[in-house]
Amino acid sequence: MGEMSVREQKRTLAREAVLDAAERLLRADGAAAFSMRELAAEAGVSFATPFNQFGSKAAIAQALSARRIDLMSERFFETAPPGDTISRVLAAVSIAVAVMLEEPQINRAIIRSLGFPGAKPSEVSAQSRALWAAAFGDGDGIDPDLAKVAAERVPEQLAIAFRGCLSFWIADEITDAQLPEKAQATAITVLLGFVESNRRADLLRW
Amino acid sequence: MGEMSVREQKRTLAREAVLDAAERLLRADGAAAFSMRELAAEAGVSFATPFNQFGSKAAIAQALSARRIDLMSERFFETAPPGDTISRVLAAVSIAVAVMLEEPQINRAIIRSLGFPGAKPSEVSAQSRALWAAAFGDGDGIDPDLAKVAAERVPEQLAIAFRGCLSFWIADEITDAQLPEKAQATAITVLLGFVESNRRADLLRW
DNA sequence: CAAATTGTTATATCATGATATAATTTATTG
DNA sequence: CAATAAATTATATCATGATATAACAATTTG
Repeated sequence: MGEMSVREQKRTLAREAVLDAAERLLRADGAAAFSMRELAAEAGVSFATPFNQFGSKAAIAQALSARRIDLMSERFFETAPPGDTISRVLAAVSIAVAVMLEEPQINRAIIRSLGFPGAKPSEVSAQSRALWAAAFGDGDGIDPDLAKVAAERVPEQLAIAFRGCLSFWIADEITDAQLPEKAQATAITVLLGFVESNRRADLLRW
Repeated sequence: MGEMSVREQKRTLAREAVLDAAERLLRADGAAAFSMRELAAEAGVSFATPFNQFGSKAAIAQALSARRIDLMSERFFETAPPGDTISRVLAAVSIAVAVMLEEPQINRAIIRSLGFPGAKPSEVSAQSRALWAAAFGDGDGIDPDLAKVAAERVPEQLAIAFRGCLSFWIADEITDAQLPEKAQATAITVLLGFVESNRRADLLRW
């Protein structure tokens, strides 16, 4: 990781500077949008440079999205939520939702860009699955008979369910106020099928 | 329904003609995209007309998306899948996936547009929930203790889960070949938490 | 240090989505 | 049928994303 030439270091810094400028612009006007001309000016580079660095506007938005998922993961591991799988997953949901709602308009714009072609699809997806796999952990609280199936399926199902919520959220079909409950409800629905039978009633009471 | 002035009828026909032209163009080139200038030419109207009729390119794409969900519902009610809630839901998943995969490139483009602002958010969402509610039906096969909760939650959870799958699909993180199994797996995950206990083993074997 | 590679700037160009305006055609209403 | 209302056309304009090219600056390599 430390093996970077001066050129690579500068390139990395320049890319970070562009992303920082993009976030500043997204924050600035209420529209949560920026033009590439504004971006170049804000970053103090030529109009062509962001294209050279990222290839497209969509790729820039995807890089911003990767930053957001990084933030979720960081917070999850910092918090190191106590308890079993259920509480860890619900904690991860809270963290993920909180990150999204800290700057709703900006994050809507960022998540929206995920559906777009132009960049490598794998990175963001893997990043996100890793978070849910960490929340699942060793699966304590899961029905022992289903331990294997659950470990295989639950992290991916959580990723899909959360993405579904975000998808409705960016379409304004779920409001900011509704997102916490909706996201929690989908996570609980996923867990409900795999949890120890004596925990099911608890889950439904949530 | 029959109370339409000539003007309204013509307007409706013109809108349909524009949407047909859009589908034709999406089918035509491999890119699954169209410019508003192409669209106007293909529909045989002026460049400004589609804007007057729909307001924006995104609104046109959303109208196309509404057509697709209509198609899913039509096929579901035509098929009138026999059996209990489980088999109806799995049938609805098959139908929905089949519709999407009949013209994957086009439908990816159409679904992509759903995340966008500019039109009424409610219509597509309600349309989609109605399909899943129909598939849930009276909830036969659902654990009687959970009947009420299930009727409240399952249709919405199915809608969210399916949307999550589509969201990964349009981002090329789920391939066409994987979509059927992934969509089925998410639906099964949702059902697993609410189904009669003697059906759970069956569900997991799927 | 000199040569080669690479990134950036400056600039010009293109296709496009969106909007505005006046003129024309079409439908409704009395 | 005439007058009014409304949608469509034709046209011009603007901001924007994207691309290409030549000139310039910096880093790397030998």
